[in-house]
Amino acid sequence: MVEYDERHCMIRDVLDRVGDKWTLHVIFHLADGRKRFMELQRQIPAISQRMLTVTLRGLEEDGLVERTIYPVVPPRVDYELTPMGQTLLDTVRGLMAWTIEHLDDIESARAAYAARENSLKRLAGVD
Amino acid sequence: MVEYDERHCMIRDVLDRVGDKWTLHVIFHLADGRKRFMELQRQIPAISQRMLTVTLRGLEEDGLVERTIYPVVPPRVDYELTPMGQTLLDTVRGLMAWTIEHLDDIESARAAYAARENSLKRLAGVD
DNA sequence: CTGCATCCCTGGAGATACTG
DNA sequence: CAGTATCTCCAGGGATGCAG
Repeated sequence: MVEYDERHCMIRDVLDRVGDKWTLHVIFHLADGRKRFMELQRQIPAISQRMLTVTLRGLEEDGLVERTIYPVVPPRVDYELTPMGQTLLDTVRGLMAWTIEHLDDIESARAAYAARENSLKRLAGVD
Repeated sequence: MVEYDERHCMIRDVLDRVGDKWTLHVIFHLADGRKRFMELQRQIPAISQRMLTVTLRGLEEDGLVERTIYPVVPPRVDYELTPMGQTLLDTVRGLMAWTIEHLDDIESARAAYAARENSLKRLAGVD
């Protein structure tokens, strides 16, 4: 059994990897198989070349993605999920399912919160 | 069924909530029941007063945490997970399980990566 | 005790230009 | 095509002080 606070450090470790801006995008786009750099960039239009590189390096470093370099010209590099990357994908799908299921609830909670805030502000303003 | 790119936006939405520095700490510490502000701050030593407030507000706004104010002096405020917050906790436990299960793999992958990097650097240096 | 406002600083990330 | 280097900008978050 692992200690309480230690567990939190660990989950932060993974969140630092998975919770950044682009990692999940890349992982989801690698879900349907090996792709090369340009393909990924085309399929994630908002990502910059730099951030795609950085993100892929991070995933490679953690053993979640494997990088294959073909010694050809022009250069060609393929990326694909490792088995461990696959298991992460499966796990994250749980989070995705939760998201889809509760998106409306969250939205209405936010609306309700904003409404409450506004009525409080109005009271203060009249005062 | 939801569209592909739309799904990614949604999961980013939740990750923006869940993936920040403190949210999961707070959620996990609220797992064992309703607590007041000071209790949480004591149990998460590294968090600042400001960030605890900010984090709790965010969770409240999304309907994941409920805030109860007692009109007493000195002030007393309790926080507890809503039912939706509970379901999120359950889901995140999956991610935590994955983390625990693969922590060693990740660590050795990082070590292997660093080793490869170093040998490359050495080659370049000798060159 | 709880919470807000202010200042400040660092790291994440975009834009751009250059290399093999 | 794939990757690196540099500059820059801004939001996240820490420290501190004040208020109800």
